[in-house]
Amino acid sequence: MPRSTARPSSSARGERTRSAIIRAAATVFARHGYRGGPLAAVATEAAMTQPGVLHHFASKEDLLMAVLEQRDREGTRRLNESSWADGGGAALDALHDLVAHNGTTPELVQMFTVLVGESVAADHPARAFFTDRYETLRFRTTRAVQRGQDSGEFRADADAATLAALVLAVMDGLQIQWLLDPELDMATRFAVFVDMMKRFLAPPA
Amino acid sequence: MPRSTARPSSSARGERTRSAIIRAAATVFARHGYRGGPLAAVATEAAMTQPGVLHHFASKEDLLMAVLEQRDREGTRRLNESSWADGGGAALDALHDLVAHNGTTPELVQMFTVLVGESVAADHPARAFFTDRYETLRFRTTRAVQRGQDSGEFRADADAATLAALVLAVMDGLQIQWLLDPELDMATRFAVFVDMMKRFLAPPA
DNA sequence: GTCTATAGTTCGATAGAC
DNA sequence: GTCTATCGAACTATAGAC
Repeated sequence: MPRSTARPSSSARGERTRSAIIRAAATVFARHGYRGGPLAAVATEAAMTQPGVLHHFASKEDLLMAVLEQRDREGTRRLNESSWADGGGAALDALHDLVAHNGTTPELVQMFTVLVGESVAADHPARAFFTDRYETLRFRTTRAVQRGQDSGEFRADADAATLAALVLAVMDGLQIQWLLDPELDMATRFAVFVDMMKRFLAPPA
Repeated sequence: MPRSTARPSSSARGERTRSAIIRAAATVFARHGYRGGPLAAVATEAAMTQPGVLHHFASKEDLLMAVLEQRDREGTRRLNESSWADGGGAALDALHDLVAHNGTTPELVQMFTVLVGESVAADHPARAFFTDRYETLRFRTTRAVQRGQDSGEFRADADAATLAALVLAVMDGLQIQWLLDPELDMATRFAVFVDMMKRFLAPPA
Protein backbone atom coordinates (compact mmCIF):
# COMPACT_ATOMS: atom_id res chain seq x y z
CA MET A 1 0.00 0.00 0.00
CA PRO A 2 1.44 3.44 -0.95
CA ARG A 3 2.29 5.81 1.86
CA SER A 4 0.31 9.03 1.94
CA THR A 5 3.36 11.11 1.16
CA ALA A 6 4.11 9.23 -2.04
CA ARG A 7 3.07 10.60 -5.41
CA PRO A 8 -0.35 9.08 -6.12
CA SER A 9 -0.09 5.97 -8.23
CA SER A 10 -1.88 5.79 -11.52
CA SER A 11 -4.61 3.64 -9.97
CA ALA A 12 -5.04 6.09 -7.09
CA ARG A 13 -5.61 8.88 -9.58
CA GLY A 14 -8.07 6.58 -11.32
CA GLU A 15 -9.96 6.14 -8.06
CA ARG A 16 -10.26 9.87 -7.66
CA THR A 17 -11.77 10.16 -11.13
CA ARG A 18 -14.20 7.37 -10.37
CA SER A 19 -15.26 9.12 -7.18
CA ALA A 20 -15.83 12.36 -9.05
CA ILE A 21 -17.97 10.56 -11.61
CA ILE A 22 -19.97 8.83 -8.88
CA ARG A 23 -20.58 12.18 -7.23
CA ALA A 24 -21.68 13.68 -10.53
CA ALA A 25 -23.95 10.72 -11.28
CA ALA A 26 -25.57 10.99 -7.85
CA THR A 27 -26.45 14.60 -8.62
CA VAL A 28 -27.88 13.78 -12.05
CA PHE A 29 -29.81 10.71 -10.89
CA ALA A 30 -31.25 12.69 -7.99
CA ARG A 31 -32.45 15.42 -10.31
CA HIS A 32 -33.79 13.31 -13.18
CA GLY A 33 -33.76 9.69 -12.08
CA TYR A 34 -31.78 6.90 -13.68
CA ARG A 35 -33.80 6.63 -16.87
CA GLY A 36 -34.25 10.37 -17.16
CA GLY A 37 -30.62 11.27 -16.49
CA PRO A 38 -28.40 10.98 -19.57
CA LEU A 39 -24.78 9.96 -19.31
CA ALA A 40 -23.92 13.17 -21.13
CA ALA A 41 -25.28 15.13 -18.15
CA VAL A 42 -23.14 13.07 -15.78
CA ALA A 43 -20.14 13.80 -17.98
CA THR A 44 -20.79 17.54 -18.00
CA GLU A 45 -21.21 17.53 -14.23
CA ALA A 46 -17.87 15.72 -13.94
CA ALA A 47 -16.20 18.07 -16.46
CA MET A 48 -15.66 15.31 -19.01
CA THR A 49 -17.17 13.91 -22.17
CA GLN A 50 -19.65 11.05 -22.26
CA PRO A 51 -17.19 8.43 -23.63
CA GLY A 52 -14.84 9.59 -20.89
CA VAL A 53 -17.34 8.41 -18.30
CA LEU A 54 -17.67 5.04 -20.00
CA HIS A 55 -13.93 4.59 -19.83
CA HIS A 56 -14.33 4.22 -16.05
CA PHE A 57 -17.61 2.30 -15.96
CA ALA A 58 -18.50 -0.46 -18.37
CA SER A 59 -22.08 0.76 -18.75
CA LYS A 60 -24.61 3.20 -17.35
CA GLU A 61 -26.01 0.36 -15.26
CA ASP A 62 -22.58 -0.30 -13.76
CA LEU A 63 -22.37 3.34 -12.80
CA LEU A 64 -25.80 3.20 -11.17
CA MET A 65 -24.83 0.27 -8.99
CA ALA A 66 -21.57 1.96 -7.99
CA VAL A 67 -23.49 5.09 -6.97
CA LEU A 68 -25.99 3.10 -4.90
CA GLU A 69 -23.38 1.09 -3.05
CA GLN A 70 -21.22 4.11 -2.36
CA ARG A 71 -24.04 6.26 -0.99
CA ASP A 72 -25.49 3.39 0.99
CA ARG A 73 -22.17 2.77 2.69
CA GLU A 74 -21.93 6.42 3.70
CA GLY A 75 -25.39 6.34 5.28
CA THR A 76 -24.74 3.09 7.09
CA ARG A 77 -21.45 4.35 8.47
CA ARG A 78 -23.25 7.29 10.05
CA LEU A 79 -25.66 5.00 11.87
CA ASN A 80 -22.87 2.74 13.10
CA GLU A 81 -21.12 5.69 14.72
CA SER A 82 -24.24 6.51 16.75
CA SER A 83 -26.02 4.97 19.70
CA TRP A 84 -27.85 2.79 17.20
CA ALA A 85 -26.20 -0.41 18.36
CA ASP A 86 -27.48 0.08 21.91
CA GLY A 87 -30.97 -0.78 20.75
CA GLY A 88 -34.19 0.24 22.44
CA GLY A 89 -35.02 3.91 22.91
CA ALA A 90 -31.41 4.94 22.23
CA ALA A 91 -31.63 3.36 18.79
CA LEU A 92 -34.85 5.25 18.07
CA ASP A 93 -33.12 8.46 19.13
CA ALA A 94 -30.24 7.60 16.79
CA LEU A 95 -32.73 7.23 13.96
CA HIS A 96 -34.15 10.62 14.84
CA ASP A 97 -30.66 12.10 14.57
CA LEU A 98 -30.31 10.41 11.19
CA VAL A 99 -33.60 11.90 9.99
CA ALA A 100 -32.48 15.33 11.20
CA HIS A 101 -29.21 14.93 9.33
CA ASN A 102 -31.05 13.79 6.19
CA GLY A 103 -32.93 17.07 6.36
CA THR A 104 -29.64 18.78 5.54
CA THR A 105 -28.86 16.61 2.52
CA PRO A 106 -31.83 16.90 0.19
CA GLU A 107 -29.90 15.64 -2.81
CA LEU A 108 -29.04 12.33 -1.19
CA VAL A 109 -32.59 11.86 0.06
CA GLN A 110 -34.00 12.71 -3.35
CA MET A 111 -31.67 10.29 -5.08
CA PHE A 112 -32.80 7.37 -2.97
CA THR A 113 -36.46 8.32 -3.20
CA VAL A 114 -36.38 8.71 -6.97
CA LEU A 115 -34.41 5.51 -7.49
CA VAL A 116 -36.46 3.36 -5.14
CA GLY A 117 -39.59 4.51 -6.93
CA GLU A 118 -38.16 3.64 -10.30
CA SER A 119 -36.84 0.33 -9.06
CA VAL A 120 -40.24 -0.91 -7.93
CA ALA A 121 -40.79 -1.70 -11.61
CA ALA A 122 -39.95 -5.36 -12.07
CA ASP A 123 -37.30 -4.92 -14.76
CA HIS A 124 -35.33 -2.10 -13.16
CA PRO A 125 -31.60 -2.79 -12.65
CA ALA A 126 -31.70 -1.51 -9.05
CA ARG A 127 -34.65 -3.65 -7.97
CA ALA A 128 -32.54 -6.37 -6.35
CA PHE A 129 -30.40 -3.77 -4.59
CA PHE A 130 -33.41 -2.18 -2.92
CA THR A 131 -35.06 -5.48 -2.07
CA ASP A 132 -31.88 -6.51 -0.27
CA ARG A 133 -31.48 -3.09 1.32
CA TYR A 134 -34.92 -3.10 2.88
CA GLU A 135 -34.54 -6.68 4.07
CA THR A 136 -31.28 -5.76 5.78
CA LEU A 137 -32.67 -2.55 7.27
CA ARG A 138 -35.75 -4.35 8.57
CA PHE A 139 -33.61 -7.05 10.10
CA ARG A 140 -31.33 -4.59 11.86
CA THR A 141 -34.23 -2.46 13.07
CA THR A 142 -36.08 -5.51 14.33
CA ARG A 143 -33.01 -6.42 16.34
CA ALA A 144 -32.83 -2.90 17.78
CA VAL A 145 -36.42 -3.21 19.02
CA GLN A 146 -35.78 -6.69 20.40
CA ARG A 147 -32.75 -5.42 22.27
CA GLY A 148 -35.05 -2.94 24.00
CA GLN A 149 -37.41 -5.78 24.85
CA ASP A 150 -34.62 -7.96 26.19
CA SER A 151 -33.45 -5.21 28.52
CA GLY A 152 -36.97 -4.69 29.83
CA GLU A 153 -37.14 -1.14 28.46
CA PHE A 154 -39.85 -2.22 26.00
CA ARG A 155 -42.89 -4.44 26.43
CA ALA A 156 -42.09 -8.01 25.39
CA ASP A 157 -45.47 -8.74 23.80
CA ALA A 158 -45.08 -6.37 20.81
CA ASP A 159 -44.18 -7.63 17.34
CA ALA A 160 -40.70 -6.22 16.78
CA ALA A 161 -40.67 -7.01 13.04
CA THR A 162 -43.89 -5.11 12.42
CA LEU A 163 -42.67 -2.13 14.39
CA ALA A 164 -39.40 -2.16 12.45
CA ALA A 165 -41.31 -2.05 9.17
CA LEU A 166 -43.38 0.86 10.48
CA VAL A 167 -40.29 2.83 11.47
CA LEU A 168 -38.79 2.48 8.00
CA ALA A 169 -42.13 3.26 6.40
CA VAL A 170 -42.46 6.52 8.31
CA MET A 171 -38.95 7.57 7.30
CA ASP A 172 -39.61 6.91 3.61
CA GLY A 173 -43.06 8.45 3.64
CA LEU A 174 -41.90 11.63 5.35
CA GLN A 175 -39.11 11.93 2.80
CA ILE A 176 -41.60 11.85 -0.06
CA GLN A 177 -43.72 14.57 1.51
CA TRP A 178 -40.69 16.66 2.38
CA LEU A 179 -39.29 16.48 -1.16
CA LEU A 180 -42.63 17.56 -2.60
CA ASP A 181 -42.95 20.34 -0.02
CA PRO A 182 -39.74 21.40 1.74
CA GLU A 183 -41.71 23.44 4.29
CA LEU A 184 -42.54 20.20 6.05
CA ASP A 185 -39.95 19.41 8.72
CA MET A 186 -39.08 15.73 8.79
CA ALA A 187 -37.25 15.67 12.11
CA THR A 188 -40.05 17.34 14.07
CA ARG A 189 -42.63 14.96 12.68
CA PHE A 190 -40.45 11.91 13.15
CA ALA A 191 -39.91 12.93 16.76
CA VAL A 192 -43.65 12.70 17.34
CA PHE A 193 -43.63 9.22 15.86
CA VAL A 194 -40.74 8.17 18.10
CA ASP A 195 -42.62 9.54 21.08
CA MET A 196 -45.73 7.63 20.02
CA MET A 197 -43.79 4.41 19.64
CA LYS A 198 -41.98 4.75 22.95
CA ARG A 199 -45.29 5.17 24.75
CA PHE A 200 -46.69 2.22 22.85
CA LEU A 201 -43.74 0.12 23.91
CA ALA A 202 -43.59 1.29 27.50
CA PRO A 203 -43.98 -1.70 29.84
CA PRO A 204 -47.20 -1.70 31.91
CA ALA A 205 -46.72 0.05 35.24
CA MET B 1 -77.70 13.81 -23.20
CA PRO B 2 -78.32 10.53 -25.11
CA ARG B 3 -80.66 8.01 -23.55
CA SER B 4 -79.03 4.73 -22.55
CA THR B 5 -81.10 2.77 -25.06
CA ALA B 6 -79.90 4.85 -27.98
CA ARG B 7 -77.10 3.69 -30.20
CA PRO B 8 -73.92 5.12 -28.68
CA SER B 9 -73.06 8.44 -30.24
CA SER B 10 -69.72 8.93 -31.87
CA SER B 11 -68.45 10.79 -28.83
CA ALA B 12 -69.63 8.03 -26.49
CA ARG B 13 -67.68 5.50 -28.50
CA GLY B 14 -64.75 7.87 -28.33
CA GLU B 15 -65.02 7.98 -24.55
CA ARG B 16 -64.87 4.21 -24.41
CA THR B 17 -61.70 4.21 -26.48
CA ARG B 18 -60.19 6.86 -24.23
CA SER B 19 -60.99 4.75 -21.17
CA ALA B 20 -59.39 1.71 -22.73
CA ILE B 21 -56.25 3.69 -23.49
CA ILE B 22 -56.14 5.09 -19.97
CA ARG B 23 -56.43 1.57 -18.59
CA ALA B 24 -53.64 0.38 -20.87
CA ALA B 25 -51.44 3.33 -19.95
CA ALA B 26 -51.96 2.68 -16.24
CA THR B 27 -50.67 -0.86 -16.75
CA VAL B 28 -47.64 0.25 -18.73
CA PHE B 29 -46.75 3.15 -16.41
CA ALA B 30 -47.09 0.85 -13.39
CA ARG B 31 -44.73 -1.66 -14.93
CA HIS B 32 -42.10 0.67 -16.37
CA GLY B 33 -42.83 4.16 -15.11
CA TYR B 34 -43.70 7.15 -17.26
CA ARG B 35 -40.28 7.69 -18.77
CA GLY B 36 -39.63 3.98 -19.13
CA GLY B 37 -42.99 3.13 -20.66
CA PRO B 38 -43.15 3.80 -24.39
CA LEU B 39 -46.38 4.90 -26.08
CA ALA B 40 -45.98 1.91 -28.38
CA ALA B 41 -46.42 -0.40 -25.37
CA VAL B 42 -49.57 1.48 -24.36
CA ALA B 43 -50.83 1.08 -27.90
CA THR B 44 -50.17 -2.67 -27.94
CA GLU B 45 -51.89 -3.06 -24.58
CA ALA B 46 -54.89 -1.20 -26.00
CA ALA B 47 -54.81 -3.21 -29.25
CA MET B 48 -53.98 -0.19 -31.38
CA THR B 49 -51.01 1.46 -33.03
CA GLN B 50 -49.01 4.24 -31.44
CA PRO B 51 -50.38 7.05 -33.65
CA GLY B 52 -53.83 5.69 -32.82
CA VAL B 53 -53.19 6.53 -29.17
CA LEU B 54 -52.09 10.04 -30.05
CA HIS B 55 -55.33 10.59 -31.93
CA HIS B 56 -57.07 10.55 -28.53
CA PHE B 57 -54.46 12.36 -26.46
CA ALA B 58 -52.47 15.33 -27.70
CA SER B 59 -49.22 14.04 -26.17
CA LYS B 60 -47.81 11.42 -23.85
CA GLU B 61 -47.86 14.00 -21.08
CA ASP B 62 -51.58 14.60 -21.64
CA LEU B 63 -52.16 10.87 -21.34
CA LEU B 64 -50.20 10.75 -18.09
CA MET B 65 -52.31 13.49 -16.52
CA ALA B 66 -55.51 11.78 -17.65
CA VAL B 67 -54.38 8.52 -16.07
CA LEU B 68 -53.48 10.21 -12.78
CA GLU B 69 -56.73 12.12 -12.48
CA GLN B 70 -58.84 9.11 -13.41
CA ARG B 71 -57.16 6.76 -10.92
CA ASP B 72 -57.12 9.37 -8.20
CA ARG B 73 -60.85 9.93 -8.56
CA GLU B 74 -61.48 6.20 -8.21
CA GLY B 75 -59.46 6.02 -4.99
CA THR B 76 -61.10 9.10 -3.52
CA ARG B 77 -64.57 7.78 -4.31
CA ARG B 78 -63.84 4.66 -2.29
CA LEU B 79 -62.89 6.69 0.77
CA ASN B 80 -65.95 8.90 0.49
CA GLU B 81 -68.23 5.87 0.58
CA SER B 82 -66.72 4.73 3.90
CA SER B 83 -66.89 5.94 7.49
CA TRP B 84 -64.05 8.30 6.62
CA ALA B 85 -66.18 11.41 7.00
CA ASP B 86 -67.04 10.54 10.60
CA GLY B 87 -63.50 11.42 11.63
CA GLY B 88 -61.71 10.13 14.72
CA GLY B 89 -61.16 6.42 15.19
CA ALA B 90 -63.77 5.57 12.56
CA ALA B 91 -61.75 7.48 9.97
CA LEU B 92 -58.61 5.57 10.95
CA ASP B 93 -60.53 2.32 10.55
CA ALA B 94 -61.69 3.49 7.12
CA LEU B 95 -58.07 4.06 6.18
CA HIS B 96 -57.26 0.57 7.36
CA ASP B 97 -59.97 -0.78 5.07
CA LEU B 98 -58.46 1.24 2.24
CA VAL B 99 -55.01 -0.22 2.92
CA ALA B 100 -56.51 -3.71 2.96
CA HIS B 101 -58.22 -3.03 -0.36
CA ASN B 102 -55.02 -1.64 -1.83
CA GLY B 103 -53.43 -4.97 -0.98
CA THR B 104 -55.68 -6.51 -3.64
CA THR B 105 -54.75 -4.01 -6.36
CA PRO B 106 -50.96 -4.15 -6.70
CA GLU B 107 -50.99 -2.56 -10.13
CA LEU B 108 -52.70 0.59 -8.93
CA VAL B 109 -50.42 0.85 -5.90
CA GLN B 110 -47.35 0.30 -8.03
CA MET B 111 -48.42 2.94 -10.52
CA PHE B 112 -48.72 5.60 -7.85
CA THR B 113 -45.50 4.58 -6.11
CA VAL B 114 -43.49 4.57 -9.32
CA LEU B 115 -44.95 7.85 -10.53
CA VAL B 116 -44.59 9.70 -7.24
CA GLY B 117 -40.95 8.64 -7.12
CA GLU B 118 -40.33 9.89 -10.62
CA SER B 119 -42.21 13.09 -9.98
CA VAL B 120 -40.03 14.12 -7.05
CA ALA B 121 -37.60 15.27 -9.72
CA ALA B 122 -38.16 18.98 -10.22
CA ASP B 123 -38.87 18.87 -13.95
CA HIS B 124 -41.30 15.96 -13.98
CA PRO B 125 -44.71 16.68 -15.54
CA ALA B 126 -46.56 15.06 -12.62
CA ARG B 127 -44.76 17.00 -9.90
CA ALA B 128 -47.51 19.61 -9.44
CA PHE B 129 -50.17 16.92 -9.43
CA PHE B 130 -48.53 15.07 -6.54
CA THR B 131 -47.71 18.21 -4.60
CA ASP B 132 -51.38 19.17 -4.73
CA ARG B 133 -52.49 15.62 -3.99
CA TYR B 134 -50.48 15.39 -0.78
CA GLU B 135 -51.54 18.82 0.34
CA THR B 136 -55.18 17.83 -0.12
CA LEU B 137 -54.74 14.46 1.56
CA ARG B 138 -52.94 16.03 4.51
CA PHE B 139 -55.64 18.63 4.86
CA ARG B 140 -58.44 16.09 4.84
CA THR B 141 -56.62 13.76 7.22
CA THR B 142 -55.86 16.61 9.59
CA ARG B 143 -59.56 17.41 9.66
CA ALA B 144 -60.38 13.77 10.42
CA VAL B 145 -58.08 13.85 13.44
CA GLN B 146 -59.48 17.20 14.58
CA ARG B 147 -62.99 15.83 14.35
CA GLY B 148 -61.93 13.13 16.80
CA GLN B 149 -60.52 15.81 19.08
CA ASP B 150 -63.67 17.92 18.87
CA SER B 151 -65.84 14.97 19.88
CA GLY B 152 -63.59 14.22 22.85
CA GLU B 153 -62.59 10.81 21.46
CA PHE B 154 -59.01 12.07 21.02
CA ARG B 155 -56.76 14.16 23.25
CA ALA B 156 -56.97 17.82 22.30
CA ASP B 157 -53.31 18.60 22.92
CA ALA B 158 -51.92 16.57 20.00
CA ASP B 159 -50.79 18.18 16.74
CA ALA B 160 -53.36 16.95 14.23
CA ALA B 161 -51.36 18.09 11.19
CA THR B 162 -48.27 16.17 12.25
CA LEU B 163 -50.28 13.04 12.93
CA ALA B 164 -51.95 13.35 9.52
CA ALA B 165 -48.55 13.53 7.84
CA LEU B 166 -47.45 10.44 9.77
CA VAL B 167 -50.52 8.46 8.70
CA LEU B 168 -49.88 9.21 5.03
CA ALA B 169 -46.18 8.49 5.46
CA VAL B 170 -46.86 5.04 6.91
CA MET B 171 -49.20 4.22 4.06
CA ASP B 172 -46.66 5.21 1.42
CA GLY B 173 -43.74 3.56 3.16
CA LEU B 174 -45.56 0.27 3.64
CA GLN B 175 -46.48 0.31 -0.03
CA ILE B 176 -42.83 0.59 -1.04
CA GLN B 177 -41.84 -2.33 1.17
CA TRP B 178 -44.80 -4.41 0.01
CA LEU B 179 -44.04 -3.83 -3.68
CA LEU B 180 -40.42 -4.87 -3.15
CA ASP B 181 -41.48 -7.91 -1.10
CA PRO B 182 -45.11 -9.03 -1.50
CA GLU B 183 -44.80 -11.37 1.48
CA LEU B 184 -45.16 -8.37 3.73
CA ASP B 185 -48.80 -7.76 4.60
CA MET B 186 -49.67 -4.07 4.55
CA ALA B 187 -53.03 -4.27 6.29
CA THR B 188 -51.71 -6.22 9.30
CA ARG B 189 -48.87 -3.78 9.80
CA PHE B 190 -51.05 -0.74 9.28
CA ALA B 191 -53.45 -2.10 11.89
CA VAL B 192 -50.64 -2.03 14.44
CA PHE B 193 -49.95 1.58 13.55
CA VAL B 194 -53.62 2.49 13.91
CA ASP B 195 -53.63 0.78 17.30
CA MET B 196 -50.52 2.68 18.32
CA MET B 197 -52.02 5.99 17.24
CA LYS B 198 -55.34 5.37 18.96
CA ARG B 199 -53.56 4.68 22.24
CA PHE B 200 -51.43 7.76 21.72
CA LEU B 201 -54.56 9.83 21.19
CA ALA B 202 -56.60 8.31 23.98
CA PRO B 203 -57.63 11.06 26.41
CA PRO B 204 -56.09 10.76 29.89
CA ALA B 205 -58.22 8.72 32.26
C1' DG C 1 -60.82 6.97 -36.27
C1' DT C 2 -57.12 4.01 -37.41
C1' DC C 3 -53.59 2.90 -40.26
C1' DT C 4 -48.46 3.15 -42.65
C1' DA C 5 -44.54 5.76 -43.15
C1' DT C 6 -41.31 8.73 -41.54
C1' DA C 7 -39.37 12.95 -39.75
C1' DG C 8 -36.66 14.64 -35.98
C1' DT C 9 -34.52 13.73 -31.49
C1' DT C 10 -32.08 11.69 -27.96
C1' DC C 11 -29.35 8.33 -26.07
C1' DG C 12 -25.89 4.42 -24.93
C1' DA C 13 -22.09 2.41 -26.64
C1' DT C 14 -18.05 1.71 -29.79
C1' DA C 15 -13.99 2.93 -32.86
C1' DG C 16 -9.95 5.05 -33.21
C1' DA C 17 -6.75 9.24 -32.99
C1' DC C 18 -3.76 11.51 -29.71
C1' DG D 1 -7.06 8.45 -20.03
C1' DT D 2 -9.58 11.64 -22.71
C1' DC D 3 -10.99 13.19 -26.84
C1' DT D 4 -13.89 13.45 -31.69
C1' DA D 5 -16.84 11.07 -34.57
C1' DT D 6 -20.34 8.03 -35.38
C1' DC D 7 -23.22 3.89 -35.32
C1' DG D 8 -27.56 1.90 -34.20
C1' DA D 9 -31.47 1.70 -31.44
C1' DA D 10 -35.51 3.68 -29.28
C1' DC D 11 -38.89 7.05 -28.90
C1' DT D 12 -42.39 11.07 -29.63
C1' DA D 13 -44.84 13.33 -32.82
C1' DT D 14 -46.54 14.48 -37.51
C1' DA D 15 -48.16 13.70 -42.46
C1' DG D 16 -51.24 11.73 -45.24
C1' DA D 17 -53.88 7.62 -47.24
C1' DC D 18 -58.10 5.05 -46.41
